[in-house]
Amino acid sequence: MARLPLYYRALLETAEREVSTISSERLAELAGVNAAKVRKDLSYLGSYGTRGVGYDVEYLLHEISRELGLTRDWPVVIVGIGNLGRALANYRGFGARGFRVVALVDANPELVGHPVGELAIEPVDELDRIVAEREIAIAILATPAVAAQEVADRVVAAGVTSILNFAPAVISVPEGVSLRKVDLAIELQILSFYQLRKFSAAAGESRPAEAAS
Amino acid sequence: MARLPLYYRALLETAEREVSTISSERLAELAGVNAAKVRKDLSYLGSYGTRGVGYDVEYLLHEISRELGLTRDWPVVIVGIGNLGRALANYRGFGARGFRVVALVDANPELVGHPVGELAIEPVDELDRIVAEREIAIAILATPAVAAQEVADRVVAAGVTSILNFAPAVISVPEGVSLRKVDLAIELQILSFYQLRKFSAAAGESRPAEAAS
DNA sequence: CCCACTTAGGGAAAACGGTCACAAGGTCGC
DNA sequence: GCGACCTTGTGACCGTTTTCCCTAAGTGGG
Repeated sequence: MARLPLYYRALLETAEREVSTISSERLAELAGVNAAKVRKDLSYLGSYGTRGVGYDVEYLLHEISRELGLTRDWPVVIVGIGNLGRALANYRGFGARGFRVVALVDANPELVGHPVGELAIEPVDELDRIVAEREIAIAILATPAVAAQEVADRVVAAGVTSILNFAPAVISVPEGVSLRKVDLAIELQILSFYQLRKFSAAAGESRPAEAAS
Repeated sequence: MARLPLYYRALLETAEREVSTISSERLAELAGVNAAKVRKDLSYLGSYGTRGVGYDVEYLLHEISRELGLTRDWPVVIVGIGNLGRALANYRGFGARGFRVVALVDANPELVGHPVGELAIEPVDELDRIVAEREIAIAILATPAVAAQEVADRVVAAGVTSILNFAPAVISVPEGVSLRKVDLAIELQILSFYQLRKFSAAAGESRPAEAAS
């Protein structure tokens, strides 16, 4: 379930405040969702809360981190070290949750060898070897759109079974490989869409584009 | 509809290949969705395809860009110029679609005045004035989690009605303000979740964590 | 001009996700 | 030990989204 990480973060914050028990209602508030949904999600985990009391924060944290695989160490490769790739490489949020960036790869020969944080950029030719040797199961793609499919094919062939795609392109992967995509431009376009509708609603117009101008 | 930007991009690529007409099936393939869904979405737009032929690429592009508000110029402010904020500021993908980054704001006094691309970083104290004067309706938040809610409150008070939140925190906004969030760590955790289930399925185990180790 | 073929449109059913409401279980004060 | 109170777990409902499938409309070849 895609909401588990949200609960996880909320629970982490709660644990820091040394609160030992939490109700589904409070947790729902922290995660920004409905209380019934929280209970449904957690019950699906088989996880046990105590009626009349709530959930034990520590225990629930442990259960969720186990379910999410956060107890394990996941080596990650980032392919495409442009603006975004570099930012991702430097992003501290990953390491804390068991995601360890162990390789940075780029197709540009001029970038190879260049250090980013504690790693040096490696050539894309060696992608197969890198993935295999370091037992990488998760790849982050931050390449240009045109290169995304080819890189995806290569990392999958080398053994990667989960891909997080930041390239603005639809890529296809074989059955059994997980794929998630984050597209910055699309997010903004969705906001723009609603923004426009706000204007048209306010102006009482039926033609949004007109209303917005 | 959140799929419109996907169609838009697919149509752009198609237009570049100088194809003048496209079937719902082909478009569905390019966008990675179901053909019936494409037709439903487009018919909801009131947009006209021609039976037996397909959709006129140019016309459809025009209709969608109008619907998405891409014909308009949207000034955008980025708040929080850390790794991610800087990458977003340099990201070329925005400008092309009518999103123009017109201000970079950070709370760190040492960063103020520092140039990033063609803009200089401005102090967070002036956020209200900046948003009002430049008629900014869309804000991108790339601050640390603890600052996110406060910044959100401020930009909303100043007149922003759409927020794209990259900070790993749940923030709440008043009715009428659109909010979308992108959380990198959460995306990875979701992948990790499925990754774990793959292992457990392969091993025929019922306890995923055990199977993965 | 007609017929075979292609493709959008849209009604109907199915699947999904979310919410509600309530019963069951547990705590705490007295 | 009992009753008032709280909170989980879950079955039923409801709205939305997705998918299926058939009809209508248009094209092109003979």
